[in-house]
This record gives sequence, C-alpha cells and structure tokens, in this order.
Amino acid sequence: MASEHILGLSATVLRKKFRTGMSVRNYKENEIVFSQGDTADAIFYVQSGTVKLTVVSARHKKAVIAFLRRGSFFGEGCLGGQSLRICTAISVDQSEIVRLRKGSTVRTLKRDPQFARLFNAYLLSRIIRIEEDLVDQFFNFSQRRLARVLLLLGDINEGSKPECPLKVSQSTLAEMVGTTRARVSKFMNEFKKKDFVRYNGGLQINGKLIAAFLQTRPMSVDTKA
Amino acid sequence: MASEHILGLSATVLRKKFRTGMSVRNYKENEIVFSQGDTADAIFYVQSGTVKLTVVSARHKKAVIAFLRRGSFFGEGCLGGQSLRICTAISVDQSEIVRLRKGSTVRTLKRDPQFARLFNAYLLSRIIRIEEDLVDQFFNFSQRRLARVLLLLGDINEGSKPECPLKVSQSTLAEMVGTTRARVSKFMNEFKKKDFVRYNGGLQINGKLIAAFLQTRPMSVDTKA
DNA sequence: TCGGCCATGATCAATTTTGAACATCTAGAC
DNA sequence: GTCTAGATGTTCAAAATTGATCATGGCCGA
Repeated sequence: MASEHILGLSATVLRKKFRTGMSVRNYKENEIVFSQGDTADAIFYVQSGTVKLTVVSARHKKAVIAFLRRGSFFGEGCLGGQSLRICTAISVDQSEIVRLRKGSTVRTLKRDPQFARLFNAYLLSRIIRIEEDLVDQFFNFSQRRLARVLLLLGDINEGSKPECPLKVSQSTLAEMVGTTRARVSKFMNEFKKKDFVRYNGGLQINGKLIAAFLQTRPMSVDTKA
Repeated sequence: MASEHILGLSATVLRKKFRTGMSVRNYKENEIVFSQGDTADAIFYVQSGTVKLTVVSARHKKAVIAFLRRGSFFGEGCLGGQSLRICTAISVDQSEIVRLRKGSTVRTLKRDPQFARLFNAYLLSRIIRIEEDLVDQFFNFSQRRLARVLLLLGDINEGSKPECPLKVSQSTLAEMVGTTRARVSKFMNEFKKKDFVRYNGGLQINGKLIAAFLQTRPMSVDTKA
C-alpha cells in the first residue's frame, strides 16, 4: 500500500536510512495518531491525507494549531526536549503516515546530510507559517482570520478535483480561527452572500474573492459601507 | 571586541566555515538591524545583547513577535523563500550581532553537518516557542498573556544580575501581548498590588508569584474572589 | 419509520477589547 | 531653570467577543 516515494526519496532508500526505526501505517477518518500528554518518542510524516493538531486548554477550549497535508512532519517537538505531546494529532481523512522513531531520527539527522537538509527545509517553512499565524492573531479580528483560514484551505485543496469539496465543520473552523462556532456561522453566511464560499455537499471556496477581501483595509471597517 | 566563542564554536573555526560570508558588528541601543520590506539576503545571530522583532500591520498597529537574547538566530526566513523581510529587527540593548550571508549559510548548511545540527536545534526550539505563543493567544485574555510575557522576560533576565532590572516600556509590553497600552497600565498596577512586579528604576519580576497565578484557572474568573 | 445525533442558523446578556481622550510625572535638552 | 518628549495612570463610549441557549434540518442506525 505504501507509496513509492516518501520525502521525495524512494521508499527503499529511506528504509536503508532508518531500518527498523521507520514504519508506515494507514489511519482512518478521525483516528488519533497521538494524544496530548502521551510520551513523545517519534516524529511523523504525512505521506497522504490530512492531519490536524489540536490543543485543549484547562478550560476545555479546543484550538486547532495546524492543518497538515502531504509533505508535512509533525510531532517534531520530541526532538527538542519535549518528552510529552503538547497536542493531539488526528487523521482527518484516510491518511498514510510514516512514523520515525526519535532515536533513529536523531541518528539519521546526524549521519545523513540529505535527510538533515530535507528536515531543515521543513522546519523553516513551518516557522514561516506559524509566524504568519501569530501575526494574524495579533492584528485581525475573527472575520478576517476566518477569511484567511478559508483562503489557505482553498489553496491546499487546489490540487484536488473541483468536485471534491472540503469537509470542514463550522466547529473545526471556529477552533482554527480561535473563536466560537456562533460567529463562524454568522460570518459564513455573510461570506455566502458575497460568493466567497458555497456549500455543495462540501465547502467550495472562491480564493480570488477572498484574496481581494483580504487586500482591503483590515478589521471590519468596510462592512459598514 | 568580538567574543571568543560563537555558536559554541571558536570564532576561528566558524570563520573557516564562512570565510567572507560572515561578519560581526556592534549595534547600539535602538539601532535597526533590518527593516520590514528590506531585501532578505542574510541571517543573523545574537552573540550578546537583545533584539526584538516587530511587525507593522496595514492599520499601523505594531506587534512584537519575538524578543531574542544571546544564542538566537533571526532573519532565517530568507533561507526558506522569503526574499523580503517580513519584520523589523531592532537592537534593544547594546548588542553584538553576527551576520551570515545567505549564500554562505546555504552552502555551510549543506557541507558542514556540525553547523547544520546547531541550526536545526535552534529551529526546533523556535518552533516550540512560537507554537506556545500561538496557543497562548488562542486561549487566554490579555491579563494572562501579559503575566506570561512577564514570566518569560523574568526567566530570560535570570542570568543577569538582580540589580539590573529590565527596561521595557508599557508600550512594548502591549505590543508583545497584543493589546493596548492602557490595558497594560491597568494590569501592571494590579500586578504591583499583588507583588508580581516592582519598579525600581527598571522592572523587577517575581517569577514565582506569577507562575502561581498562571497555574490557577485561566481567564479572570478568580479575580472576582 | 422513528429517534437520536450532529451541523447549522440565530439570539442575547455579560464580558472583554478597542481607540481615543486627558492628566501627571520624569529625564534630558536647551 | 524651563521646556519638551516620552512614559505612565485613568477614564469612557463604541465595538467585538464570549458563553449560553433555543430552533431547525439532514443523516444514519436501530
């Protein structure tokens, strides 16, 4: 079942690097890869499908801190001193996920410059992305943040067929944006009126209109017009 | 003036790796290292002193996205496709900063596993830190976020002498927390009453009391008691 | 078919945040 | 000394957000 290429390397080559430290597994919809609080002894790589990372606060609030597609690592915190998972990783779709044991990964990072470079590049892209998220949280109110999340989801989905819309509930959107479902419902209706999105079995996103919206003045100044 | 050791390597060893791609410079208080919008062609390393990274939004709001001390890199976005600086880097104190040209850095990352490992470790720690910031923004109101920022500032300052308090204006705190100065003023007075902080020429932080405060239930539920 | 469950639409009071005032106070410039 | 700029303390109305509640409609399993 495993695909031929992983991390842009042939599976055979990669197996040689990791030997028994590597395993591949399929996860079904909503299956948990690891839970907040678990011991952290491996990193993962999304070979196909989608994974979301969520955090639960002391007040039972939930936040989605990442929505990862093919080509992303996760659980990398364990390489940097985290002994417990600080988030829960859930397979959203059917996913094929590579598991790399911490020990093997550390060893491979040391010995294999090629893998180290790949991993390095990933970390960089992730930093850039999270920093954007952080700035977004600082500057914008929820309506704009929701628009941004939708735009990114639209981009991510670009590769798929147009007749395969996203399956994202308003609750999940609320958690990604950092707001309540009630507001998402309200904003989504506004967006529907503006043709930013459409519901045809799933969610269809008009990236161009949303991008234009995000170009305009921040905040909701223009909603008064 | 340059210290003997940089990145835990002797300056001589590091020079051998980077040759002309590396330079060291002293920056004075409030001197700008690079500005948002500049072309990004080098990464930097804080050898001593403090650097803050700020972003200005379209609405003239400013956010501090990082407060970096000795041992941190910054400007690393240029290695991952960012051709322009997305933030402004300012030396807060007197700082000694190493500049590594993009080309040399990419080359060294490829050829020198030792340097690659150092850089990798830094990226990891940074991801962990930014993710914490993001989760914090999601879950907490400004009072708690301010407490957290103070706690972290206190930790950072731990190494210095106790008679050398922090020089951080309420405006800067507001930008770090993501709120307005008026609120910071209000919260700081509350914190003073609770002995979380003291003003003796500069800011003195009682990490223990703040940590205890952050342990309690999130939000401001307990302020009613 | 009947429930039950979940996603969605909608409302509302209480709380938090914003943006903008205005008044002190202090340190450094002149 | 006097002036001025910046940091701080305080207040307020307007706006945004929260948390909670209730209603509706579709889907699926018993």
